[in-house]
Amino acid sequence: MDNIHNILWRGTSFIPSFRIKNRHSVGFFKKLRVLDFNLIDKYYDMKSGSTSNNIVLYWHRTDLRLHDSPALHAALALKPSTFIPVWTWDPHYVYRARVGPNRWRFLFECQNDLSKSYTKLNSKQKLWLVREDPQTVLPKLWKKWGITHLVFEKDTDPYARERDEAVVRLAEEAGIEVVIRMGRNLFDPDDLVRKNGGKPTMSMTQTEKAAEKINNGQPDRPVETPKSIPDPWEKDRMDLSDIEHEIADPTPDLNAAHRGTKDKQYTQIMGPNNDFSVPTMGEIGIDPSLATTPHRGGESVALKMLADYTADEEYIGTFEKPKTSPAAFEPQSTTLLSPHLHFGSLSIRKYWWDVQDIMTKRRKAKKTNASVPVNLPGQLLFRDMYFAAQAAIGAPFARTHGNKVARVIDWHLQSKPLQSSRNDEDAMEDDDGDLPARDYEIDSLEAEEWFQSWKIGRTGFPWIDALMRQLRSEGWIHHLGRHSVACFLTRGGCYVSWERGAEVFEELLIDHETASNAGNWMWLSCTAFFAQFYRCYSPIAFGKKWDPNGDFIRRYVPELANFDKKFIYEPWKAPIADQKKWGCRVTNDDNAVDGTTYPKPMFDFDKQRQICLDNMKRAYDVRLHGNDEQVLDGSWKKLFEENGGGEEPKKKKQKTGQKEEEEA
DNA sequence: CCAGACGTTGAGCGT
DNA sequence: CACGCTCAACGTCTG
Repeated sequence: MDNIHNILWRGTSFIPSFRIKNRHSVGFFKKLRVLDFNLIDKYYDMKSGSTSNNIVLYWHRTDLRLHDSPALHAALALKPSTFIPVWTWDPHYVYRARVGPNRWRFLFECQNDLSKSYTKLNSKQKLWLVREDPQTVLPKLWKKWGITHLVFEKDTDPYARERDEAVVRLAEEAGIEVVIRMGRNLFDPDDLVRKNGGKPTMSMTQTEKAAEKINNGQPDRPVETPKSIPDPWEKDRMDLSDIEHEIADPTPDLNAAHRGTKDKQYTQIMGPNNDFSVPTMGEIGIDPSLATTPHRGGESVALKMLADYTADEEYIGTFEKPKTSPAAFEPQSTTLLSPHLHFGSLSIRKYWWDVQDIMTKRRKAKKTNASVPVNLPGQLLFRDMYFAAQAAIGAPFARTHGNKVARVIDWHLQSKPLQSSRNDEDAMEDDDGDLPARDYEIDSLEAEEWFQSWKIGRTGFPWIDALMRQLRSEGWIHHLGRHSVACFLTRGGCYVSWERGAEVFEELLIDHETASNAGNWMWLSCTAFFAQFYRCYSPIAFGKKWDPNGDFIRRYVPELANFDKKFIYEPWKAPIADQKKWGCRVTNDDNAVDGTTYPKPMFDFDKQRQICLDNMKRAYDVRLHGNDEQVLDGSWKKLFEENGGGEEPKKKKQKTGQKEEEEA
């Protein structure tokens, strides 16, 4: 990882050397704390004067905003004579990431909002969206537009690292200066890893300690929002008609199932109107009416939401995640800002500091505040923990195979092993984490049926089905709801691989983030981070605790809307006469989904829970991890058979001894 | 080295 | 309604 990090920074050689050293060791900048990068940019700006001939290409990716963007700030500090903010419509995201209609629309809203904000500051400006693979199109743009500097926000996702490393190399070859700034997290994930002894951050204790070593646990203060934006080139030079356009290869298309009409997104490099516009749902071949989420994208939406929340200081100061209800809707009990953090339409540092300033004020006024990690800043730090864990592990973080922190459990519906040719170390390093679409082993038809029913919200457990239907229609469910359905699919119900669930979340969540998604699925399935598998969410009792009347179920499983609260979490227990009276029969005989029937529970939960518990106990006794040799060579299943037959499990101490021998 | 506390958010019972 | 105990028992951190 360090290697990649160095390559990323090597392209910044034009920057005075103090910029890439530890900021605390640097001359007169030593005493500066939170605003240092801001001031360094200003200092550099003064030295370079305002007569620069810098032609700057600003590459938007994880930062669909103008406020608090350290990278954008650095770009503008170059005093560009010409400034072009672009988005490259990357086929990797378009075809090789799972993205459902709701997230597509959220992205378009973020892009359009940003584009409008640019135009507001300079009528000649907008977000210039170019429809081609960044690795092929950027060199063409540098040439066509005479670019001298490429600036972008650092991205530590495995695919992004690989892509950015390639782009930086191309830039070096072309003599383009590259400036990279961290702005996606509270702390640079690579810094957190270094401060954690080079190891993945596996607990909040570790993460807090590592953060403490960076800046006493305080992220940088937000940088200022630009008040003006330089011009792009005149219209005729911006025009890319004379550029050879490579049309993206749409196979495999993981999102093909959503496309009802012809996919026209790559036909022209500047889009169908030759105006660099943001794609429409129609252009990507997806019916706009499939995007049913009420949650809206865009920086202006995000800033308004944050301002509204921070106006309620009592809410901010007393926020405790475990006390917020997963059954609340209209309004939900949490802030819904996570999708904005994902797309960068909200800066996480602005969020952190706006909240922290309120908490400091309350502390002085001797008002009670909740504390880390259940409070809001703690929640944001949680996100950094997952990013840093992913940064240390790379692509295998999103799966079990090759993932040293992932415990190996004999789930149903396991991913098929990666192609043997990709099992060597080089292939692992090239691996971008979510490619190719991995098929899975259907070892149990029953488990496959359970998985499919879970996916569409027809398990027969109303609490689970309500959550899964909310996820599908709105692209968001409360964190504890995610816990509930994830536990149910994996260790507390179906015993299906967490990777299957993570793929469904990847497609449906508008706030999907690989690090958080994989991290949370590993947490809930007791694969990593968390191990108390005997603490199990009940699909009946857990929802009831928050919502005894079942209003949440009535909203998202409307066929049960008239059921008495006595039966709404267990409708199969209602007498037939009542079922008829309430207009919905609980039966598997009739497949109609017209609202007059609701399925019976797909298994006896208590029985299934016990099976899961026994299996988890055995799997923990096997003590295998995703990077163990038996996992990489596929022989791991034998160990489960040996231990499954009532044989004495390996003793912990024995295993420790073995490890020491191996290392010696 | 070991014992005991702790860990973002369980369920079910009791006071 | 808030808290505390037990259920059976994980890995990690601390003193």
